[in-house]
Amino acid sequence: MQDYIKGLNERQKEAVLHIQGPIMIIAGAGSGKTKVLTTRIAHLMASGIDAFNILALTFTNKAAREMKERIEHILGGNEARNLYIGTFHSVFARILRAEAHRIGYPNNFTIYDTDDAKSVVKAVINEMHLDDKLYKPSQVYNRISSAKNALVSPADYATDYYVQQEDIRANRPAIAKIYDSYCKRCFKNGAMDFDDLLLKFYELLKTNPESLSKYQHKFKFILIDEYQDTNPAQYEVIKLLGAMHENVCVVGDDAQSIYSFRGATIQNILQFQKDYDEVKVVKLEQNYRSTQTIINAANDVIGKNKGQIPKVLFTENAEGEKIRIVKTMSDNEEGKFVADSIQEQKLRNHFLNKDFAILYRTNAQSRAFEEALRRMAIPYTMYGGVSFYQRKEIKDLVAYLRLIINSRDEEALKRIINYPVRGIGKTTIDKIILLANTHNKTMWEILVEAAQHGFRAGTLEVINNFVTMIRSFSSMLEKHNAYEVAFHVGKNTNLVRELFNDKSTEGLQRYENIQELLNSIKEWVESPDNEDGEVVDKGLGAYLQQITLLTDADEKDPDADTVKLMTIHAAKGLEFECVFAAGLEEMLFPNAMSINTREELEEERRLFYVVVTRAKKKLWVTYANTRYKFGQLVQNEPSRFIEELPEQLLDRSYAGGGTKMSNNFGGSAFERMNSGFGGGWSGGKKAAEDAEKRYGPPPSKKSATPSYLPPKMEKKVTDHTPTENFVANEVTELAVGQKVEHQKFGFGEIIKMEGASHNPMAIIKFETNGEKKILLNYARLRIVG
DNA sequence: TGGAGTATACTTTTT
DNA sequence: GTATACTCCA
Repeated sequence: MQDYIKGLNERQKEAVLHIQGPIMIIAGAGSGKTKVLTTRIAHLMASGIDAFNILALTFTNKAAREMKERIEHILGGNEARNLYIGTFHSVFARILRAEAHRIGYPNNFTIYDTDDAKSVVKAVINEMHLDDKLYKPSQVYNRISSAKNALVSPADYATDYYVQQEDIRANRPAIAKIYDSYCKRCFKNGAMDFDDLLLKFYELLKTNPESLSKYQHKFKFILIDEYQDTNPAQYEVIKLLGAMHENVCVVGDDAQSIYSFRGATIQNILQFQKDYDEVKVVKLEQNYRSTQTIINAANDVIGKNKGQIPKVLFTENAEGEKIRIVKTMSDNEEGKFVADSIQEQKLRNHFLNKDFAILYRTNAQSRAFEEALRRMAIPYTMYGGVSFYQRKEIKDLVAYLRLIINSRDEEALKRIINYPVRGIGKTTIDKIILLANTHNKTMWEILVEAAQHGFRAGTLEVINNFVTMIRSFSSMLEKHNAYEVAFHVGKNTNLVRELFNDKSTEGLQRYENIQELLNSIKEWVESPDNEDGEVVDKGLGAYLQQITLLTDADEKDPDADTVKLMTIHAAKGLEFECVFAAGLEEMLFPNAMSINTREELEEERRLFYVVVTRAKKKLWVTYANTRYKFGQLVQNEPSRFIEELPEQLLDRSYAGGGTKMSNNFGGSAFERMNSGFGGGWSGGKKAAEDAEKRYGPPPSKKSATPSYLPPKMEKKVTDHTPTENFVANEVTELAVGQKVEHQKFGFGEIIKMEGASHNPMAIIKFETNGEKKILLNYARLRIVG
């Protein structure tokens, strides 16, 4: 028997060794799902199946990368590079680049990211003269996206009684029309949004028997990761692709289905067994990740859900520590408690920063943790921010590149037609759009034939110059690689110089980002990897396609020794020694938006199940008594999910039994926790000093980015510890010229007061943080002296 | 045309 | 509270 089989348990072996015919693997959390998938692929190859005939689809680039690496590790050599492993979106996009012409799209189609897509929706709404208060672009876009994911065409959408009733009730009956126009507009622009990558691929297979047959023959073995997260579009594609050989292997866990709001449906798991005559079903129920305590708690939690495939997770791991339930007085206290606990665990149990994760329901919760971690000089990485490629200056340069690849790309054109400023103002642009719409041409075509459209002489000249410039860039494409073109564009548009001349901190950062972009294009061009063994496309088009499909998580090093902060959604598939599940409060988690139906609540519960099962050794569940939500202080009840945990597995000694104990909580949570440890450790302040010795001083605006800060932290605030007994003065007492103290920004002087009386503001020049505009209704200021 | 001043939004969102 | 988007005026 091959070596790679030896490390598997019986169920896992079954899953790996079953080669022919459909198989569904129900893989509980931490049951070695990735191991099974990768070993299975290795086994297929060892059994003589050509790597070119294997397709493996994941949801994230990260998962795809990890899978590839692990297979390479098992097999050695470089056979694995011929495998088709990637995300649904990237694999389909790659195929569509070869086949798009068959469904009327240009092969060099642009991929619109969510921002581009919303911008198109907005343009459509404006052109239809609809009220954009009622038709909010992002809401309309979400609706369109849901329709696409459910394979509901504009025509279906318009005629579906139930859907129409919904829109009419929401007073937005025109969405069907917007949807239709949106699709037509994207088509005209030669662009596909993320959903289109799935949808158009489906269309291709559905309407082109040759294409279908080609890819059915190519992909003789298909494997799908995270099957519970697939939507109807993905489901249909898999069904079509797999119809010929029926060698489809899906791996999923219904208990971890947390993306129904993106169109995912557990139905796909249930349906799978009906789609084929004989489906082998394997359940992986042994957990190798967590302690018994954590597994028992997780089982109890998920047991409260009605709809699920029966299974019980078990583990042979040690019993482990009890789950700590921690109540804090406020969101900031919660942050402080977590940061203190991390510091303490590191010192007592020799954990590394990267052993910790702070997981929360919403991104807005990250602030308190960031502040607390920074104060303690604990390095961290926050996920869920904007991708590098979403930054304004990056998108600007990329827009030029997009336009020269695909002149129909209107979003790109609009973005840069007057940036850097060249005298094509709003009036002119509106006129171009109008002309384009009335003549049914693209904006670019109007520009090219501008002479016929009666522009003023001066305007005509700048338009012609613009057209000439873009054309000169396009002509470079044949003989130059992506880097050479991008460099040339940056230089000749004056875009780089513009940023270079901006000497503000932000301007400097932007300039550096552009340099980084150019470097990364260069790297990409020079990298030798030849995925799929096909001819490597180092052209600009391939590059653009690739970067649109990257997220901020792809830019971060998961192995960096930093504490990880992310939403629970983002944490699915990951594991950590120590996990802080934060903000376990009613209305936050479960979220207020998701408690109206049983289905919604069950999804929230699955989310809780996911966060619990991320922990290997230690789990904290924290909640705050009060929390700022949208600038308002609100009281919170502890989450119902806490009560659903079996009491005997909990340690509530950190929680305080209510207000009585919390009155004694004078110091930081850290001091409270450590009062019983018998000396040696005297409190949070000392911890901070200690950390300072180890990591250097806390970040300040003047210093260069300290190495422990994540690279993307642009906003640096010098931390200020408020004076003891800080008492804020009344807003009415404040006046220009006064010296004041702000709890976060420190000491400063009021230079100016402004704003309406109901919303007064003060411009304050701070000693360490520069000038800031402070909203007095929210900020608390103490008059000094 | 661009900057300041005002309005608005904020659940998750793998791509 | 904060980040971003829009509007309006100079």
